[in-house]
Amino acid sequence: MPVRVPVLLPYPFAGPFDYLCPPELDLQPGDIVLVPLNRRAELGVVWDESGLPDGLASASAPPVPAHKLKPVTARMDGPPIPRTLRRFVDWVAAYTLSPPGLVLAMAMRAHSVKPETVPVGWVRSGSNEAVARDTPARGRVLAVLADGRPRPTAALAREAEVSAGVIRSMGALGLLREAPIDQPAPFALPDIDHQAADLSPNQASVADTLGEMVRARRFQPVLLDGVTGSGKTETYLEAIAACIADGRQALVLLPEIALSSQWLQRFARRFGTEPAIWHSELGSARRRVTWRAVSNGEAPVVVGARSALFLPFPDLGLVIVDEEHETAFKQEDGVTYHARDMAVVRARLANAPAVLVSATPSLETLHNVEQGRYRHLTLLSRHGGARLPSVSAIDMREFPPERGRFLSPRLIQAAADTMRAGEQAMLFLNRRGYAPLTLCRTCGHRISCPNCTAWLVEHRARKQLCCHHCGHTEAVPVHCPECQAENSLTPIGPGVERITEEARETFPDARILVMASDTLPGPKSAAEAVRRIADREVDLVIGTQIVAKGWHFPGLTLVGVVDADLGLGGGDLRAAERTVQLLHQVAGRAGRAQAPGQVLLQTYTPEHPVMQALVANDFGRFMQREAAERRPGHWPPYGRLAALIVSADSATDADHAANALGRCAPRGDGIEVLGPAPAPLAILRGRHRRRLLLRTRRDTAVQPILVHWLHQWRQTTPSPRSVIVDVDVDPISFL
DNA sequence: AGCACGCCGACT
DNA sequence: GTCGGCGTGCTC
Repeated sequence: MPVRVPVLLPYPFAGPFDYLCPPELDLQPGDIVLVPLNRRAELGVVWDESGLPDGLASASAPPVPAHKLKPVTARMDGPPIPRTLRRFVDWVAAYTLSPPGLVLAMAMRAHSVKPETVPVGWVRSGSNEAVARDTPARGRVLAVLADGRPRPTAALAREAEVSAGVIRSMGALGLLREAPIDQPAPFALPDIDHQAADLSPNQASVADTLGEMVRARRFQPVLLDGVTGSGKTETYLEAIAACIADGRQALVLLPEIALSSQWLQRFARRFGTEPAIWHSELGSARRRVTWRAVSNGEAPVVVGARSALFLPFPDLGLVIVDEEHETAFKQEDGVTYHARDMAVVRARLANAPAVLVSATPSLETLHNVEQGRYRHLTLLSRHGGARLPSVSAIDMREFPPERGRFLSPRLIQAAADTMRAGEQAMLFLNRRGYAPLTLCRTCGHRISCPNCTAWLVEHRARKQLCCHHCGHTEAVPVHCPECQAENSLTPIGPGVERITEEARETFPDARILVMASDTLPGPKSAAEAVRRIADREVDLVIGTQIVAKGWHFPGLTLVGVVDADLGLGGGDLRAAERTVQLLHQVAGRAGRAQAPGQVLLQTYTPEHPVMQALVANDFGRFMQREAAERRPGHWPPYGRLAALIVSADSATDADHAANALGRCAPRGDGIEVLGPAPAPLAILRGRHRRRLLLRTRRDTAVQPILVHWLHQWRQTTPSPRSVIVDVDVDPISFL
């Protein structure tokens, strides 16, 4: 009876494929293997039973007939994929309704079929000393190698002052042999005593608690909150120190690792070395080295973007999610998962604490605290004597800007005063480009994207109109595309470019720096911009949401929010919550050192609870209000949501499929289906989109319902070719 | 995801 | 008469 071994391949198949295990291989679950697939060679991982509850486990297909089985080609060198990562892959696949192979692919991105090239060098083979010394050249080679350290051919030739040919011939004669060159460990062990933390009593007590949780080696989710500047990072660095001292690995997730130069500096200041870094823009060589180091346990601390969750930690002892409220943790393409929630699962599977960190925790996390599922640790005050900035609203109805302008006289005055006092000011507007809409004054035509239901955004510096959804660009037209009127197209509304133009005219002497994702394309340029601000080479910073990241700008004392109402429209479930979080984060950039900070919110609705919460700095009451609005309708976190997005080449195909899905929608106590309805982005990249939303009570799992629903739909509806149904469990975006 | 097989337009 | 377009189907 030949032995079958299940191998999970990094492709969107329903489950693992069976292969024959050659007896000499003795394969174990987790082994990385080379297997034949459709006359190609592919890497896969020997899999095992998922152990998931029936509701989540994928339906097992009938076994493939024995004559189709092919044998495993080889086992790759290196440590196996740890069991905790295998179970995590299964869990994420089941939760998100994704093929497990696609989830595995995220864990295998660093791998290629060709084996790792181990650098080799020459050493003395020990035999025939006498023969070897017969020429001076050979003698010099042996003398150089007397210390036993292997050297590559080129280096050895240079050191011994011989040609490479001499070395090759000595190799052929057996006077030298090749030996692997020991690579230094790519990541130094952080020195937990490098610079002892200077913590307040409150911080020290929280750090002690976190340290105890790490040493307990038990799963325990915990919310660590505290106002911006209260020293949350310094505090959790002590938990990392405890984890390193305990000999286990720590993982820190940041929402945008590419924008975290200052975080890395703080880490280096505390531990004397930089941690391993993981994000999607990492080069392939670096990526391979890091993956291998994590796998070998040689990377004690990894800081990364959400994909770092899928690294093969053999001994994960701590997971930290900084800025846990950030929506950047939700991956929207490919496997749709929320890294904050999956981080908690990862920690549970590793028997490790999970620390969620935020000044403005999400309602989901606050609810988990309230229910007793998460512990709660709070830092009470700003560290080092800095006071919280004072926040006030500018009622734009009362103090409107000049015609065609966007800055209120009050904000202009405050910025001028700030800069005159030698301090720095910041203007925040979460919108790239010059103007979000181009309108024809003659016929009222609005220039929109040919592929999407969206307006084109003018980028004046690039002389282009751009779609921020599909990347379509076109030159700014001279004539209206609709009525051909000349010089009739007008930009409507501001983006950061337009605010910059206005600021240059208003403050002609100010040194202005613009921070937006398109003006700071990479981590290096972002780090340089941050350095220039910190070094006071800039008077006025104008930026989109990247200025909201956890930067520390000691000279910044004024933050002006150009359009505080932006983001409140659109009927998004979390619009208000997100706006409070974002604006609170932006506000936190002001007054982080001794000088007090001031924050001005330009708004047409100063009475709105969002503005009231920011002005009163009463985040808790605002969240209670949010909770009260969501609870009765079983909206998250008091219920569960899953979105089905139906897309097709034509509107009729999309409608037919969506209507058919609507007809076989699940029914039952506490189950509700909303839609189908055209998605807000009804056309995206040329595809017509419809949405259905499944809402259940919190005690009802959505996955079995979704699996059954999609199964029913496929059974009853002959699916047109172009139709795709994407599932988004726990949706964040409602576009 | 790849990579084949499979039927309809412009070329040596 | 072929080369090749990408539609659909399979991979243990």
